[in-house]
Amino acid sequence: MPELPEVETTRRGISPYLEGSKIKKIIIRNRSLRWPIPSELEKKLQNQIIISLNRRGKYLLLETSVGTAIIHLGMSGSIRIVDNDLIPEKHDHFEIITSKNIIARYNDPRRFGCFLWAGKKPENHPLLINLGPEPLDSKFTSNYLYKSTRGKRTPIKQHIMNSRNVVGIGNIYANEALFYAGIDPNRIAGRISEKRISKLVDEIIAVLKKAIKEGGTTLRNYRGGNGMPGYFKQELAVYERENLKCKKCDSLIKRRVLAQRSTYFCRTCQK
DNA sequence: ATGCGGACCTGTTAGC
DNA sequence: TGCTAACAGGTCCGCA
Repeated sequence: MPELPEVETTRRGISPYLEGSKIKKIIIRNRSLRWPIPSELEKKLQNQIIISLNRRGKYLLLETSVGTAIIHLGMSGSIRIVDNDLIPEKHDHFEIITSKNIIARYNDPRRFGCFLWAGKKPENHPLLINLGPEPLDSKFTSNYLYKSTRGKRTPIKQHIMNSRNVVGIGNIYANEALFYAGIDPNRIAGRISEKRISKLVDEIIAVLKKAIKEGGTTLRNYRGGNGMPGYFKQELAVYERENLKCKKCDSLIKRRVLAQRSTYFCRTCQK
């Protein structure tokens, strides 16, 4: 479900309800996410004021004065603000209830997500410490990405999907950005010119910004924090468009598996 | 040091 | 209509 734009949409949707609020209670119905939810987590967070809800890559950071909890939506997770009388469903694994009885409910059918404690220095948590720059941060420049590719023999698509190089770019937007940059996803990262890498950086930033503006991409059942679907799907140029016409040149979009992920591209437009 | 395949799960859809 | 297989937005980990 979520890549950076979807996580950011979720964050923006729920943070007005959470920031500055006091956590009255946390209810955990199923601890077995990707890693078990720590047994003390709800106790640690109880009665704490939520200072902020931030994002690092695809991780949501729930900051309180005693420390920060990490939430990840995995492949199929979502968080929604729900009405008090809405009965929890099968995959509603935990929820945060504020002193004003606002309920932020976490749902994740595949349970690839997580809810963990990161203490007072979340940036040092093992899940966060090796993360590369944020793509929408000024540190993510063409010079940076160019240098990161030198000597690398991996395909460029894998390179930009590797969170050590840059965070938040998942399968949808990797495909999309490479299409707009005119780069074959399979091209060896270390053999792409600085000029083309620069174009890629511009397109990554553009596609992420646009997707955030549209409220994320809704495939299957994704919903943002306010329960609304995203509207970016209709903009997708290549993702899930196998055998459909390329939007630039009319040849047919190809699908190929690269590093176990579906990869969509136009043979004519991407070299 | 880097790169890969496997693993963790459930749900939906395409194909027979 | 029903069964089976393939596939799905992520990413850590162990092994080569």
